[in-house]
Amino acid sequence: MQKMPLPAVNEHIPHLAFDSVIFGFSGTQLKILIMEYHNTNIFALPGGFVKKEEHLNDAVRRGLKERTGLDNIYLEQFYTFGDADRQKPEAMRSILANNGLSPEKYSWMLERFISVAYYALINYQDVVPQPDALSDSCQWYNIDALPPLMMDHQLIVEKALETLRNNLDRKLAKGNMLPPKFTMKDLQNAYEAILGTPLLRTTFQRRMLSLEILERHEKQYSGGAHKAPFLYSFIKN
Amino acid sequence: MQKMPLPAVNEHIPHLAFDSVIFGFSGTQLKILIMEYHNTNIFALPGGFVKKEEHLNDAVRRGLKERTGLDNIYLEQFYTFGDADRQKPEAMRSILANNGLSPEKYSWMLERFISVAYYALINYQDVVPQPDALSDSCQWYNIDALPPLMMDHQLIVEKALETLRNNLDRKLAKGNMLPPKFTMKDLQNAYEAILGTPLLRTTFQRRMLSLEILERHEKQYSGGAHKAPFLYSFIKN
DNA sequence: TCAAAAGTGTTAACTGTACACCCATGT
DNA sequence: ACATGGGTGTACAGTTAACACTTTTGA
Repeated sequence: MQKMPLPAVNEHIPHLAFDSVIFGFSGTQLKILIMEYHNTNIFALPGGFVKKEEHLNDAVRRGLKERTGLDNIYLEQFYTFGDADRQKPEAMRSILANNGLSPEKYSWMLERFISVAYYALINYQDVVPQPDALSDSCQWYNIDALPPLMMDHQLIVEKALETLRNNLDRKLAKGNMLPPKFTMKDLQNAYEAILGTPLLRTTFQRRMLSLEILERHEKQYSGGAHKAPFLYSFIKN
Repeated sequence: MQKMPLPAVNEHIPHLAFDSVIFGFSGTQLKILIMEYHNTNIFALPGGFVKKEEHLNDAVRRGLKERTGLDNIYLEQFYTFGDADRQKPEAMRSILANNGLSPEKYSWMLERFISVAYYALINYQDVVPQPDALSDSCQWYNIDALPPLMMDHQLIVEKALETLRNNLDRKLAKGNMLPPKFTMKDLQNAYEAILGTPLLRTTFQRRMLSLEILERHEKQYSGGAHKAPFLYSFIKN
């Protein structure tokens, strides 16, 4: 697997970064992708920088592709974090040191950054996380069992989750968190994992159908000793 | 009235700006503050730049204070506009030329900017708009009769309005768009101006009271030949 | 025929809408 | 007393919640 080269100085807009909260769903658990830097025990959201003449949204799409191999993802910007003291220069210095990179040459990475945050909804099954040049792991973590994250990344995750919970109906339909066809039970599991509360099965079913965003397909015979559930897909428009 | 000096080079983070959509309410009309640059017929949202070590939110508060004289305003970030082609370098060049400023010295203002957009809700009555060094007017315009705006500022206004319309109940209560005490009619006028639709008086009243965000005060005797309305204020928490 | 899980019917509670009605006020 | 605008009562419709019931499936 090819590792991404570290970007050169001056290629990017200084002091501007993006971070992405990439949500996946394992069947019962809501998860996000977290990177660990080489030999540092420092965990962070996958992020990146914006090239001088690159559209911001394109930069994020590019970054996401580099880390997950996935293209054509539902991405939504939700907040820009701009506190002057969100940086932890010591942490970044140790990341550079542990990667044999001189702090002089990469001093721009130690400076203050304003970060535009995005969230993505992707299918957990499809992703083979690819660590980049700086990191030695890029892994799924349960949303309620995250490692300690660097800087204000914990806050970013919380705000992403809060945003996701609002108008979940529209958002889940646009993303790719579920496979193309899924049962009503799958959908309910996703809702429950995201909202963090149990829902009534019958009420849930009727509410989903009343939204008129689901298309009903053939039944799925699971081999289980019970009525086979219908498969559904989102009506894309 | 003191005009603001033009900021020096290198004081600010390059390629990063903010724009603010400042909403005011005149009694029946929703308005926003628009600046016109000297001798250019170019209209823009009031905006500014972020200093190297300044918190983003502070930068916006500072910019707003410079232009409206108002402090302690309800400000909310709603989107970051990052298309690479949102700039119109020709327009900025002509602004500089018409102000006797050399494009060489201020070339950083011609470059690509990513802009973090905020909206504010303020009391129209309280504001004496103060044009800054670059502009010769800073005026209220009805939301449905804006002059043609530079760059993507029209889009920014539309997105601000869309954001404001969502969860208006919470937002109006936090802002200062209405005076400290107001009648139910005032409140309804504000809602109608923002949402752009007429509302039923009786239904509106009951809905507002059920939100439990209003405190009822003494009645207001207007001199009109009719029952005096109660005054209300928002319960701040 | 039984247990498990899916799907549907039914009713009661709640919420929102529309409109009627009553109340206070200055002329 | 009456016209004007503010406040409340009420009835109806639409939506949601809770639970009972039926259906399908494999053992």
